[in-house]
Amino acid sequence: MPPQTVVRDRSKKLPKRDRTRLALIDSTLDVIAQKGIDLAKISDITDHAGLANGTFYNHFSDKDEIINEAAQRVAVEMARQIDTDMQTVDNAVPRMIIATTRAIGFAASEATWGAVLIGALQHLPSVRADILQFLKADLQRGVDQGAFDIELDEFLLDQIASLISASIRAQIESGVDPVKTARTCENILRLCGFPRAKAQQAVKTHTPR
Amino acid sequence: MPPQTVVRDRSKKLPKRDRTRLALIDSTLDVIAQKGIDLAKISDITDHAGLANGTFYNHFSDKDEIINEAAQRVAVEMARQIDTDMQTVDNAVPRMIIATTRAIGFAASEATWGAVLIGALQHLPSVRADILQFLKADLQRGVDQGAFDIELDEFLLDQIASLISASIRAQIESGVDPVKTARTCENILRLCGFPRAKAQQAVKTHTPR
DNA sequence: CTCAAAAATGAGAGATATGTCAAAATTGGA
DNA sequence: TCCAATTTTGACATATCTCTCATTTTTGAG
Repeated sequence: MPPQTVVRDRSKKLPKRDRTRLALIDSTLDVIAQKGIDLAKISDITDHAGLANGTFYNHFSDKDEIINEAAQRVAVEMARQIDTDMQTVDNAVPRMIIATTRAIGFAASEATWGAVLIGALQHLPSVRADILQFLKADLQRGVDQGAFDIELDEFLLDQIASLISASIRAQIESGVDPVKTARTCENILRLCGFPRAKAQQAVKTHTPR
Repeated sequence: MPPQTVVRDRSKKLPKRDRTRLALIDSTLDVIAQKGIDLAKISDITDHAGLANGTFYNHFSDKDEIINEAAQRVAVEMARQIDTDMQTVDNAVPRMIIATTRAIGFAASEATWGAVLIGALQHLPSVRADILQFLKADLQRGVDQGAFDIELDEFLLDQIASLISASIRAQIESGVDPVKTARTCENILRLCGFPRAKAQQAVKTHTPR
């Protein structure tokens, strides 16, 4: 099994239309990883996919449409993987640590995914909302369980999301580093009201693998 | 005195060359505030300044050059204003709170400046380094004074800077809000090892005005 | 295998941006 | 005021990208 299987799974023989559509989305992810969302051109996407320029318009009406779909797929796949890891975890503290560790690991391990997620968090409000909804749910769980003493609003979500984004960015640039991921988890717990030592202890205890 | 005087001060009669150069930089700040760094076109800058397209090239070789200069000027002016406020403050804790409050206030009060600073922190490494150097100095002071129990490295700077950026972004979007600024300061102090209550107390005590 | 339907192709029209330059306009020191 | 030097101007050559569409190629069900 190859390490990345977000959209690239072509095992079942799909109709031509779907195969081409997925090839374009794959290509979009690669191009965004190379040049960033803003500089990605439609011709880059078709060239990299080995398709003609006009083919793009048989499947998408413009760049926004394909980028939204590509980002959405990555976000959904990430959420699915993380959810699987946490099915049996009820406590909000390990949930936050596992989810954060997995999300950073997911995004930083493949530049393709990290660039898209970072870009989506910044530029695609609908995808951003989809991602933050999971974060919000676990924070709410923490409040309900009495573990987090916080004012759970959009601003806190923004602040926590910015820590995660910065961590992903740093690890895309300088290479994956579990220490940075652990520090990010600690920082998030501190924003949730944990004192220094307790945050450190929780991360040490609950970090997966 | 108008509220904004970063580059717009034309009180002294300068040589024509300098006046035009500054007009272009002013215009650049406005255009970036309106369209963002990526979408800002050279023709937008000259149009908004009421100058001909060709004039741009008498003063700058390309967009990168003028954007770097514009961002650098905003950053320097912000640093100057903040430094003035803190000349007599020796303790690192109030310095951090004052600097953060002033920086967010500066950036969020004028969309023109905030957009440029956010863009620079993301896209212009040299300007980013100039800005973070001040942050680093005050953190180091806190370490030396025994106030901050931290590992002062690039990653911590990244994390703190991301909190400030997110706060500016939120306040540009939803309007200036001193509560958000105070919460940002508290969050930064928490990353510096302060427990919840102590951070809250410090911000309440030291927030200027 | 056949063939009608579906999909891909790529040349080109249109839009937009960058950078150049000879000519026109302005500046400011004497 | 005068005028040489400086600066501005804006049309244009060049480049790049988006989106269209008549034509060619491929697909896959029967």
